[in-house]
Amino acid sequence: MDNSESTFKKKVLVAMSGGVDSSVAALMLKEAGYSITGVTMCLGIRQDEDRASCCGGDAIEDAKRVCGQLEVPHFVFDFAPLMEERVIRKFMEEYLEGRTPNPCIDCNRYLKFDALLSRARGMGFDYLATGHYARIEREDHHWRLLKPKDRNKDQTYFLYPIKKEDLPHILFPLGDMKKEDVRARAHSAGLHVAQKAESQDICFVPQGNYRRLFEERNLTSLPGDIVDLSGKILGRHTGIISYTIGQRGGLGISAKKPLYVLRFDAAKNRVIVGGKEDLFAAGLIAGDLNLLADEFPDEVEAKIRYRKKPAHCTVKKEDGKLRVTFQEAQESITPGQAVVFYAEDEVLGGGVIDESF
RNA sequence: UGGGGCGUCGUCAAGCGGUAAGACACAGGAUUUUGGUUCCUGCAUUCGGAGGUUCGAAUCCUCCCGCCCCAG
Repeated sequence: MDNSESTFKKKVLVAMSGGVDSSVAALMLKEAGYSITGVTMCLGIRQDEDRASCCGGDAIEDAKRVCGQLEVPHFVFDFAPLMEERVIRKFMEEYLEGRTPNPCIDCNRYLKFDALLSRARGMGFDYLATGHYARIEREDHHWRLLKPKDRNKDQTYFLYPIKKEDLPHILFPLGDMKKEDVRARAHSAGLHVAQKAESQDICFVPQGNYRRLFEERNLTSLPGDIVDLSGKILGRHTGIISYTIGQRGGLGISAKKPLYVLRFDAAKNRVIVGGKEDLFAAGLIAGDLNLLADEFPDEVEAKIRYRKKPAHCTVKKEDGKLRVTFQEAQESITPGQAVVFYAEDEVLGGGVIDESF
């Protein structure tokens, strides 16, 4: 991190979830001499015990306590209506259309790096900081979003929706740290969140069962047939929302080889299944783009899901969309999920997968 | 009711006298700031039922029950 005096007294709003990462992010900035203020977004989510949450109720208490230890102010912003509108509702609409949403990306896109960021700017803060593992670097007048030092925790896949013009106003203090360093740092600073578990599962879904959300809102997904590629009926599904492409479990069909969800036939309310070999596709079309780089090299790398090695591909622009062709066929390309482009460490941008081909 | 065949885990299926493989499904766990994938573990004291032969049977014999096929 830049430790020069130019950072002195710069005002930073730190988005704090109550977890180790954002707590240490705040700690690092404080020690670097920034004037920091913590903020936790209240997302209107019920808190279940034993659930590590990125945004729930006692998350606020944990964040407040850390801010107390750091002797910095802490605010809570009510983002519940926005969360409901832009993340949760979209999440359900996507599933009902046979797509697989990525709510964590939408949370970054609409809440953290849009609403929260502009609010921070409006309040006179120079920067918004989060505990994400990613780096932002300046090169002349060009700002780049980069993979973090800890490749194992690389979260850039979730960050591609950040607008290019916002990069100069965002700080990722953990970009050069390893996860174990972060925990050690939290421990030595006496932060009570040092041993807190990694967040997992969708924060607004109780007990990992997102189907309950649909029930609570009286949204139904009708049962239908499960068929193979030839159209032969193999079984019944409980509603299209319970499946995603590449899914193996939950089909309840006994066959010679394991069966995977290949795609959906929305018109017939069918789930089409086949062998693992049928899961591979040569490319995809992506829309809803956010490009961070002005130019794409001829050949780039793309990630079609979190925690997967980027794959070599070529990208062509086609009326507002990108046509991505992979060097090697990719498994389980899933509409609704993000595709994020890289050139070495740099995030070039990304989009939402419309279809595979 | 003349002849033939078959009944082993939820499903498919090895075993053919020596003390129940495997696959799929399912369950639990690990991994993970989405979903899924993947990995690990578990999963028939029992072989349609009842007797009998044998040191010992799912495997041999008898009867019964239930399916399937070919003849009428």
